[in-house]
Amino acid sequence: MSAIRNNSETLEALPLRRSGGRVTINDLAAHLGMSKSTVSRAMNGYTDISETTRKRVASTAKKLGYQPLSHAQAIRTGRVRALALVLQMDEPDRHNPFLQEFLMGACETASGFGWTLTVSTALSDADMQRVLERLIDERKADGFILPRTEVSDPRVAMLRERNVPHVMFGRTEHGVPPAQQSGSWYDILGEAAMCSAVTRLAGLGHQRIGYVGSTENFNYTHLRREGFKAGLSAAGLAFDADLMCQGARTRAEGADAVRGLMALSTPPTGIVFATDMPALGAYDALGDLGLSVGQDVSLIGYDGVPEAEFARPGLTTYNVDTRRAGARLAELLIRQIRGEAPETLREVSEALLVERHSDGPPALSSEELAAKLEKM
Amino acid sequence: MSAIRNNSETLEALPLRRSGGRVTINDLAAHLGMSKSTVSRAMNGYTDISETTRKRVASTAKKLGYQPLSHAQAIRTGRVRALALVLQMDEPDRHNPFLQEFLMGACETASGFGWTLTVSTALSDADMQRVLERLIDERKADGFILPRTEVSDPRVAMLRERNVPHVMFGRTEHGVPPAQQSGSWYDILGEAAMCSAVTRLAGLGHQRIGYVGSTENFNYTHLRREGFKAGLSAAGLAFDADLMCQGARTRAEGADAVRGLMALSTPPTGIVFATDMPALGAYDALGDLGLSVGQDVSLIGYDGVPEAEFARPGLTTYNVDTRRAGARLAELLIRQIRGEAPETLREVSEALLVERHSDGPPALSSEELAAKLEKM
DNA sequence: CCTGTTGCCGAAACCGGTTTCGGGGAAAAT
DNA sequence: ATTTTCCCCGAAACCGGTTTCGGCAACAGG
Repeated sequence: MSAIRNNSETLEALPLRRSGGRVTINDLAAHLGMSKSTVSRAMNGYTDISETTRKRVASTAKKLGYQPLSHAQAIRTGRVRALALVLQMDEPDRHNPFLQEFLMGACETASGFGWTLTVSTALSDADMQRVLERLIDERKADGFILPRTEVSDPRVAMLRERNVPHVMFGRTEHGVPPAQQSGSWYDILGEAAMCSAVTRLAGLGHQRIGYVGSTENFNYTHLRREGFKAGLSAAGLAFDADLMCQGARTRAEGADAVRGLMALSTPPTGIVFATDMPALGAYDALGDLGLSVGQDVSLIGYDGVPEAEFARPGLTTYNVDTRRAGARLAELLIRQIRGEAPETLREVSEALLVERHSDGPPALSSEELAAKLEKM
Repeated sequence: MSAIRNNSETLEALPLRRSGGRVTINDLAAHLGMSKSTVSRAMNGYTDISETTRKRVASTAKKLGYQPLSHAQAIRTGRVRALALVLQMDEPDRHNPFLQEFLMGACETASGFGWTLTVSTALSDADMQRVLERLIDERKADGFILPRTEVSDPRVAMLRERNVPHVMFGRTEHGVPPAQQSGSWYDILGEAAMCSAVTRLAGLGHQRIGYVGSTENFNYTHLRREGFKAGLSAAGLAFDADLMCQGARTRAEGADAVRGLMALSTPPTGIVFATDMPALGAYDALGDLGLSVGQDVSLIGYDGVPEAEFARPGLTTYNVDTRRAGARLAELLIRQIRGEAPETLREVSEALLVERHSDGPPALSSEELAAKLEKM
């Protein structure tokens, strides 16, 4: 009996019916001298397989290089071992410098689990829904990674309703306590960064600190604004609605916002930005006004875009580890697909301060700054 | 007979055995009152199906929203209707601003054909081969899009040997006449842009024009350098090896190269760059030397990175339509997978000049420039 | 010694498609 | 009228897996 086993295992000349050079489960079963159902169950952890045969199957599978085809499995199981990422392309960020790192992180961990990543793109909200539906209907993926969450996110609503696994990069439903929410997410604590930025400026001696936020639809906009306010409280500074700008995503919008702030009778000597691009726009506006970044006006950004390093002076900002985000999201999603409860799959991380030279002690008080601006 | 047909077609209460809500080929066949083999052949253009039944099948399929599952087809046909893109992540461009647009183009046309795109990442050349092998072995894609081709590209060699369809973004095997090559590609005529850049500078009055090229491994490096030389000939300017720099990909490397050029006894008054990032580095170097971009020294880049627009003065450069590249490559690949010969699937396109203010008539002659540099 | 469990595995059905093969019926040829 | 041919289509095998079901041993209990 055991002789036969050994014989069949070492026999090289078995006529492996080859399917394009691949070893199939039939080949493996024939080679082992057992039925393919046993092989299948052995590989999938069924309890009615003895430990010894399980090991034999595993080792022989490895030796022959057998790996089941995910799409052959999918026809029965309905699962294709693939994650999907659908990118929405709107104008303000047609160029996303972080995409490559994000993909890297997601792909690496996905392929570590034996999964793959399929990406798709959408042009609008409506298109996004269509693309998601199509991917679901055609079973192209077992779950979705949703970047850039909105406060009230139609993608999340649809996927939740259809009961399709998904993870979000960023929280959602701002205002609802997390305990009452139902999704899983990975997010960076932008609010903590905003708070830290304010206390940093206050520590440098700034008394009037401005804020340039993003558009209201995104969830992070609200969190970061609150983080900014929390920073004011922590620093013992008064809140002034005049110092708050909203809805700036591009360089040009950032420049406009800063021009508005500088036109105040008591302009801010330091400005915190919810994102980097508007902060880079501030360089343009301040340059036009004859003000120096880091001296007359201090700037602190958030994101860590590559341009921040090369601006002059370099922009002090909070770097986001996008690669890690992709990696964590992929793992959370796979675990969710494997059955873990979404509510238990939530993770946050902190952005990392990168000190450069766009911030420093205020050279002038707010009143002196106003006077200087008056003269020009 | 026809009454039965009509009856069965309009009958709503047929117990469609549902597979997760999807309409399967069995449902469709039952609904039509014919066998599933007929339905299958009708949908796949077999000639032994009458035109009338083909139309009935097609229209009913559309009405019921039937679409075959690609992975169910794949188990028999071996094709999954998916394209693969494997990104190599090396340091110099961890941030690729064009990736999003490229993906957009590829995804859009792929999904227009009913295909999808799976992306993967590799950390090194060796890793790249492993990733490709895995995707091939596990039948995750029917063909590959290879970005950033090298002169002697190991990916191409492997895929060609294994007879796997692939298209290249960029040509390869520099020096071998296209007629003797065997792959398919889409490429931008960077050499034409380089040539145009030189004649443009010459037209503005520049006599000594420098060149900053990229690393030798890439195929485009050689083409663009030759394009530059062709431009010199066309403008009737002499070739001077001292004015040629190589191997610059980053901002810092570009700055170094320009510092070298400016240290020449007769420095160039205009410089052409194979890529934008080194050109942006030139701003730093020239700034440090007290020279003004666009006056003392003219610069022309290539790529159209977003930073080019925001540099001061704006960088004159050649924009590449990356989205179109992705779109064309996806189509070429699908056609190749469907059987068209690779040699017939080649396309080129031209980069588009974007005139900004980094170039102009030389304020000083080369000698005067050298004198000015001497004094500092 | 007989009966119930229990552990372990093979046979067969199944998933949703594709493809081969053979045959029925109508039109064309004899 | 019979035979041949051609046009269509259905039955069944097949692709590479998973899952259900039933049964054979070995072992425990009576």
